[in-house]
Amino acid sequence: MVGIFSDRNKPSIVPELPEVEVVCCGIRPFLENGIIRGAVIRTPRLRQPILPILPQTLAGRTVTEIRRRGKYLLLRCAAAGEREPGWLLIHLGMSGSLRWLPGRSATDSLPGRHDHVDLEFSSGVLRFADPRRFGVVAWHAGEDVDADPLLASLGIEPFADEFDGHWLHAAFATRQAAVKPVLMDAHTLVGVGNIYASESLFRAGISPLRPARNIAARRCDRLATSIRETLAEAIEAGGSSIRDYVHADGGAGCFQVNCFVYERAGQDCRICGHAIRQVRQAGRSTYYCPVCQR
DNA sequence: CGTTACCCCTGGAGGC
DNA sequence: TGCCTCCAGGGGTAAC
Repeated sequence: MVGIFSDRNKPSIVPELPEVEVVCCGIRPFLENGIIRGAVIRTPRLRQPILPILPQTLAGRTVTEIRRRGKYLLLRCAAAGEREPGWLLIHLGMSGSLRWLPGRSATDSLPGRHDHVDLEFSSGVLRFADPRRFGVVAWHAGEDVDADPLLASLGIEPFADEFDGHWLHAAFATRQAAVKPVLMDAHTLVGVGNIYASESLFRAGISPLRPARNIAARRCDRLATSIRETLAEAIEAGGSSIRDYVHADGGAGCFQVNCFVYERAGQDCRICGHAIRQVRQAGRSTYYCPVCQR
């Protein structure tokens, strides 16, 4: 079995952009140009209901493209018969995972309690599991998937050419809220969740409590760089863990094994030794070093 | 319009 | 041991 996340446990890290990117690359070799024979929906309601029409909608289509937008995985499903092309949208929520089960039928591997969706190909089955059911599996009819209501209002990709310190500085200009919840706002910038928001701010030396509009241009440059570096390192680490997993069949490790601040409340800052603080912002835990971050 | 509280859900941890 | 409570969080929505 080839797992994207270890099959017997949930990912220890909530899927953010790096995790989704790695899953995207991980499933591409198995799915690209594959023909969907059928689909099995066991849990009709995740974050939103999966339409019961989905199996019939998908059967017979060919997966021609697999890409990521924010934390959504997008599978382009070519037209079959009279029907127009469409896209399958998958969001892993905070506990979702995808596994590739080589073999001819989903019934070859009995589904567990949290295995909600199977996509059956001639060479194997793509299985979606999500214990906490914050995930999404949805269908977008037609070619223009970026116009889908789930995607239309998403913000800029952190690896887009236009994303840099200048872009951040301009986006922050109207935001008087603390920078950390602004960073996590997917309508502004996608892919940066609770873990990488705290880590990026630490690396940039910026306090998560500082109002976004009060961050000088030079520090926005540093923040944009930190965001990209943090995400890129996690993608690289994730890619490594997937390769190890495929070869060794061990558990896929967490991508951020050496967080500077996340979940390190009370522990010594790795740079200055001061105790890491934990506070609550917009209902989420924030971790930071009061000495290194200003 | 910007910002925040709340809700969805389950499993794991800690208290008693 | 077992039960209860709390906590984790992406993102949509309602409320302020």
